[in-house]
Amino acid sequence: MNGHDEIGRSVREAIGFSRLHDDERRDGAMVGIQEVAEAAGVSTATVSRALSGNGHVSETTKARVTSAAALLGYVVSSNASSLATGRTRNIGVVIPFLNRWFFSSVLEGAESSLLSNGYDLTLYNVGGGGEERRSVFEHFLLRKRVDAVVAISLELTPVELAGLLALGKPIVGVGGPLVGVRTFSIDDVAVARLATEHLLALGHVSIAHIGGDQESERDFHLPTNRRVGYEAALEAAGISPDPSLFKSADFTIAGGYGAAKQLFGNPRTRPTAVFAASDEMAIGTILAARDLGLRVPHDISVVGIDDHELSGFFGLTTVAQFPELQGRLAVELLMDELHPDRRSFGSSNTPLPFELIVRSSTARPVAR
Amino acid sequence: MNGHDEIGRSVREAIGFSRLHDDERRDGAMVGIQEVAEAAGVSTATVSRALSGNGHVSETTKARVTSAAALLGYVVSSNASSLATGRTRNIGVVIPFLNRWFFSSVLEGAESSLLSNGYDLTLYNVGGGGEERRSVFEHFLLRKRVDAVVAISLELTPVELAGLLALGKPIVGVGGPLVGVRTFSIDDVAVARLATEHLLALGHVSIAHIGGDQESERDFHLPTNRRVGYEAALEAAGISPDPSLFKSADFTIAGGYGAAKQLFGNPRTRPTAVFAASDEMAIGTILAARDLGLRVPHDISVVGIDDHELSGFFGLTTVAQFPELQGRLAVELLMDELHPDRRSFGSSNTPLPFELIVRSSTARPVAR
DNA sequence: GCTCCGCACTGAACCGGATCGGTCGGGCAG
DNA sequence: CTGCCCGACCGATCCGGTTCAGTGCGGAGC
Repeated sequence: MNGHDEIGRSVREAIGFSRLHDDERRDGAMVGIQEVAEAAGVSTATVSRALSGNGHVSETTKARVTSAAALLGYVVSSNASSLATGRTRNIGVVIPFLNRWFFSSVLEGAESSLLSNGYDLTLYNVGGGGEERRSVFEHFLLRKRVDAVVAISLELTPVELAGLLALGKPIVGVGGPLVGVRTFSIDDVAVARLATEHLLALGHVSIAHIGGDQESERDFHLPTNRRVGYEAALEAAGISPDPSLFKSADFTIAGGYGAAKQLFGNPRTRPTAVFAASDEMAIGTILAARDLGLRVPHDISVVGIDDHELSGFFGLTTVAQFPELQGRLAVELLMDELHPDRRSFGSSNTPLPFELIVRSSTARPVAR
Repeated sequence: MNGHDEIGRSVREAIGFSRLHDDERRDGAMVGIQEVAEAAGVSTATVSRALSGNGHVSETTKARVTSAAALLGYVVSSNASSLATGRTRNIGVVIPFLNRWFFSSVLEGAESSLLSNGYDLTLYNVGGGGEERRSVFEHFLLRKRVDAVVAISLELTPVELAGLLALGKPIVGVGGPLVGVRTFSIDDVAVARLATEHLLALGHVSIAHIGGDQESERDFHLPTNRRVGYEAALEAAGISPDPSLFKSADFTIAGGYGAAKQLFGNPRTRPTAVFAASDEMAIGTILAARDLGLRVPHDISVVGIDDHELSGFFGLTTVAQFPELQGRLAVELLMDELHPDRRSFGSSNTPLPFELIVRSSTARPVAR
């Protein structure tokens, strides 16, 4: 009871004068541009220009309009506005997973950047099965509700891509190979080479690789690219890659753990270092090593890719990529495309950064 | 070049006849309800009713309209539709974190449920600072763009709540205590009691608790509630809670690790079991125990709450809550509220389920 | 003193559907 | 055969802004 009264009072204070008469829930009497125009003594056209900033309005009039709008608690109807202008100030983000570190981080970067640009973000998660996915591409994205689309680590079928392109709206991809679409992606080959070279420089010769499996290959080719970089580094060092030192897993800790146990099982062939294609698999590798009584980095050096939030905790040496930044850049690019006038900064062609972060999971191999 | 041609062909195939003339990018000639009406030889009113399913239209006419629409590639403008009806088929989700397991899982459940109901989901992440948060509440949510709002584990200030309520739109909360709003939340007290009772039943007497810190307390009171449940269980068993057996942490693995090390440091006072308020903290506890040479569950039993995706891997006994389900139920409730006619099923008042999942991190204590 | 110019503002035509009141025509009972 | 009723369909007005073609007015230039 008491709590309810408190809320009631706060409501009234927060809503202000205009709503005081709003007792009988007649919110049908929504305040529109008309009312504001009357209150300010101008036409609706002037109100529109005053509030949107397009066209010329004198300072004094603008002030009158602004205060009238504030007093009445006026908020433009984004629907009416979109209908009239053809722009929605809303962009669609299509993403295959929500609960994986990389994806949620990209999403976070994109969301925050959109927010500061005054845009809304409509989320389409196409992780679950083909039905959901079809539904998104055939119905949702076509509703003329978004000004642009960001596709995160998604390989689109020709039909899906065609539907998107037919919208005539900007599309930008992050981390996936989208033919015909501007895509942000780190140079997976270079990243993998860097990670491998770090191990080589420490003196390792027997370096295993835990990469992605078929499943993850389907949607983004990074597993292959990372393996290419790994092998390129080895070959550049005069080491020919040993196929038995490659294991595939599913990018999770558990997957990395399982793969690492296979690698470590035979003491005769056990590598002195492991390069895992993701930090989660690298952490699984560290845990597997511990469970087998191997010390990291004394017996086994481990390096990953990502700079996952857990990596610091596990002391994992890794090549950081910066997913929030990737999301942010994708949005910047879209903004440039949607507002050609205010080109923010020619960031569109800077390659995505990555950085080796050395922690305590890598060291020189001990002589056997 | 080759790739480009392939795409081009696919585009044409996917778009169908009507777009073949669309070479010169004149997508301004967007096909509207008018064109469909003419093509089908009926009025726009009939097209509207035929496609939306409201009102009576003969089967033959409906078929003609449908095929004409398909041929022309007609898609309703959701903006125009929203403007005319006042409904947007879009709901806003406000969430404090994207990259934490619980939150992304709730979001995933909500998204998938909304999708299958034909609704869009607009995402508002208010994790970053007060400025972002204010921006969301003062500008974005008020744009009349959403039919309803889902607030996930968010404690709203009176002003924020007032603003939301003033919209006159349904609001539902998940996992947070929102006065004046229908909220889904597991019974944290009961969950914590269950976890503690499991340890008691195994014979543990010295049971520590790692709970939330002030920081997390601010936004959702579960830390306190879980501690209450823990203490209630102890007292019911005739054990008076020992304040030195309580440590607070930040709900992460690293936080749990640090807190656990404190608990385990003194061998004289070391507990035989730990109840952590989240699985991540419980996993941190397991790792801390390992690092101190303690065996789980031989020396230390550990139980958490969540059934986090990593819990199976670590063999963690836990009380599962089902965040996707929570997201899904929140959406069902909203749907019931938005479409009073088709009450799906009276699920609105069923308490949220939770379930003890016993794995290998708990066992009887060894006699000292 | 008059024309010309440009600024500040207005009226009205859209944007693309939803829907209400109403017309039309055919089937059926009387 | 006539009148009535009901279902199928149509015209028109509306939703709430945006924007374009003006209108009026004061000041500068000649």
